[in-house]
Amino acid sequence: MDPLAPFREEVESSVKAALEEIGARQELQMEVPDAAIADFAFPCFSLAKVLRKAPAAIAEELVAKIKTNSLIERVWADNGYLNFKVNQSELVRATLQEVMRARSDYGKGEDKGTKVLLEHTSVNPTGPIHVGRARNPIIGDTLARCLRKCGYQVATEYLVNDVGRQVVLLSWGVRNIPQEDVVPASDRQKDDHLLVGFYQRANEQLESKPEVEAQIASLTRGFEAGDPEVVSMVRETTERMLHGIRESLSSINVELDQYTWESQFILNGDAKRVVERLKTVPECHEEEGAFYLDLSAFGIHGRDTKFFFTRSDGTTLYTTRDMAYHQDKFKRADQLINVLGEDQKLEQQQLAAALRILGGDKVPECLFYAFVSLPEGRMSTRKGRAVHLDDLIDEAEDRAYEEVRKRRVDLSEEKMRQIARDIGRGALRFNIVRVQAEKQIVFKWEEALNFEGNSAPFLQYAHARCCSILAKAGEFERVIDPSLLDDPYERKLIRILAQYPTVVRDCGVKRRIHLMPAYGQEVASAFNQFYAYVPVLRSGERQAVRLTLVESTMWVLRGVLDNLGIVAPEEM
RNA sequence: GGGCAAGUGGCCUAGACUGGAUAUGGCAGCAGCCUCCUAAGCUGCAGGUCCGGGGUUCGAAUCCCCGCUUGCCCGCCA
Repeated sequence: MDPLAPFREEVESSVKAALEEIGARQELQMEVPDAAIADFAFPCFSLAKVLRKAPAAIAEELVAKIKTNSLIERVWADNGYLNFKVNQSELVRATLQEVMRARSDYGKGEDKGTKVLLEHTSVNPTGPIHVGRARNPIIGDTLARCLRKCGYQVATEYLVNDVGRQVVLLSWGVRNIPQEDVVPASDRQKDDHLLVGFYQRANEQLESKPEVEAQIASLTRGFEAGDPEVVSMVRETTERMLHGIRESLSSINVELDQYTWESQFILNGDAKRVVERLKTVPECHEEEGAFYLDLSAFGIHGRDTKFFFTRSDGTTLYTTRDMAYHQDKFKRADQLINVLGEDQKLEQQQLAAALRILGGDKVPECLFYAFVSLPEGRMSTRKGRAVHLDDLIDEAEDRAYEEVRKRRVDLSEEKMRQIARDIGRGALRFNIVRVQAEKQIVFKWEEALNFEGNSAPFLQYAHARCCSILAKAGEFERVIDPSLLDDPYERKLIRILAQYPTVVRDCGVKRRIHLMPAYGQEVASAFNQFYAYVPVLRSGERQAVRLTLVESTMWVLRGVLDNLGIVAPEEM
């Protein structure tokens, strides 16, 4: 339950009644202004035209007509706004009661009864995940967590691209290039780091040796024809690579529910069936044996209107398999969301048009992110120019470890390592997700590994402070007495805690996950101020209510961190 | 050449969907705060042509148009 709901409803119904009284028919558009101004506000500007009066005059007129119950403390007109201040005691009571009742479920939305299939990451298994692509699993996993918190049934899925020239090339390299000719990505004993060197060397040979080109072409044909030997060779290499990638994902707390292999859609005939159906539609045309759809009627213009779905030799293309995959996904869920790099925008537009042509009434919703680049340019696995996610994680943990060691000489080595892991990895995830996905990011170590201010450790630290106070207090009686929680720092903190369910809803419904870290920062900041000025332990008759507030804050911080896939350490 | 995004103090960033009350935070800088619950913290100071130019409006960071800059895409690759 949302503790703000009764207040919001009271404000809305009173405004509605007042509007009817002055004869204005108007869509209710409430705002939540800056805390210093009011709790809720109704702007009267759009009424000005209809009523032919100044907004300020309308606001004054409305104030006189407003009737509210005890949930509202004050109503006043200011600057063309009708402002509302809610009853602070009631807000304190409603908020703390709800947090203490729901605890880790505070903010959780009602079960929506909607199955969402969220595809994310799906990076090509040709090398270790680099930072350029690292936004994908982090955004995807965070969105999945937020949607679940909202009440959606979410399944996450990774499409493994085990079809096509690049995986064939990789597999060929692993079989044919001697180990000593290859430079691994690092000295890590991880399959993705060990194998990527073969891929890079194979790419070089492809350019320098014509006979390699012929071998690859032959293997590719063998794969498409279902030659068991080739298929199993590619499968084996891809599985090893994927194993390494999954280890990396796991280390940033990302676990996907399902891995679907692209080759499945060739082997089970789905891709072929898509081709056959597409060949019968009016948009279908042929050019030298290859078939394509003319998408000029679908808002796609210029040279991009030809959307090929077969080669002239009749074999399928990635996009054809992707269509089969999406049809399959729609059988399994009510709603599809894809988290994709911005290079996929046109492809997805074409895919959506093709799905419509095939008679589908639903298309996937896409969340695009811009790539993280290096100051010297775009990262590339093939060229070996990349910062690997694994290296970034290690560096984050090392730096966090230095910080822990400086501060906590009392802890065991093992404990320090554990805390450094939680902080380093958390800092990484937070820094990716705090920025809107569509903004381009130039990678800088100092920024990626910020432990202060607007960062995961800031939230984690506030959480640890809560835990520390609660641990020192021991058992206590949960007391909610608004008259004993009258300090401005307490009131400010509670007001922010009350907004958590609203934030959860906005994150999920609007798919704006960067609201979550921003909100967490607000909570932690308000708590730190409270911490600095309001003593909790040894505060006499106020100790119990303050401990209740501290515990409530802890639940909210823990919830926020959990939504972000970040561990909430009890000490640091 | 065409298309899709983004441009907010030295740096990073919120707000833009739904125009409205002093543009949100952080980093870096300067000045303070640990006999008291962890200073990964708190307080204060300083720092802004919201890329530029037009337009719509009583009112524009927000909407429209024209530019500029940056990223991405425009393959019978995946």
